Amino acid sequence: MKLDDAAARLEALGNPTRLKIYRALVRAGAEGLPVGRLQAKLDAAASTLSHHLKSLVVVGLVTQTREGTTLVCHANYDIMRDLLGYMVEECCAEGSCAPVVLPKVA
Amino acid sequence: MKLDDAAARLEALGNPTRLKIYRALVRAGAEGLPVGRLQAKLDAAASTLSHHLKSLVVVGLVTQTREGTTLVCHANYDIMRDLLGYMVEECCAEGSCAPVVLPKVA
DNA sequence: ACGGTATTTCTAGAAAAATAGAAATATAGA
DNA sequence: TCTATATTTCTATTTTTCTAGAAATACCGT
Repeated sequence: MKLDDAAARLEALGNPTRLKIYRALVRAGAEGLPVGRLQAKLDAAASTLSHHLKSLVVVGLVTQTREGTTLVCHANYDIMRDLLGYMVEECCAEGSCAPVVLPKVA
Repeated sequence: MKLDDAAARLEALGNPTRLKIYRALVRAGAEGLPVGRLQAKLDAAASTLSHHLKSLVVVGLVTQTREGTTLVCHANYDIMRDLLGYMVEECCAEGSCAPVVLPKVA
């Protein structure tokens, strides 16, 4: 991942509303969440939410699949993994950020 | 770490100039880098750089120590580790982002 | 084709960020 | 104290982001 891409993705996540969106999508798991559900959950205007979602989609962190009249959103783990990988590689001294190695929760 | 803090830190890193600053500080290691060196390296106006540095200092990602007339900047690994930890915990499905476990470079 | 639900795009205003020149501050040394 | 160097703060301008209402579009069922 190039620095500019990483910065764009970090910026996309660097807004409370968008970070909440992303977190909600991760928690929703593989089935994802319809835009409408997100809207209810976050209590934002539809147009505002759509705007934020677009930011996340543009940088690849979120994907959308249409199911009839509803748009279902999914967290894109591949991009997130690459982003975290970038941060660990480029922005950590060896060992200093290693504790990230703790995702062995399950 | 609270969501708002994580978002603020991600936003701080979510700008190409600031991400370059942070990366340069990581690469500089324990001795850090004076503001002037950063300025030369990034080729930005002094006031602009100072402004960006402040953003990073405010969210705790960078610390500064004065050495005579020069201000030396350091990456704060603790905050970065916590931030990465937050992202792995809150924004990853178990396993999906695990490959972050690769920092065993050295 | 029509009606309804879901979502986006358009539009616009307010707030915040980025940029950088000029002036101010801090520190060290003569 | 005066000078020089390093850096920040002040100020202003331009650009971008955030917000959300209103209108438009997409899709489905009848």
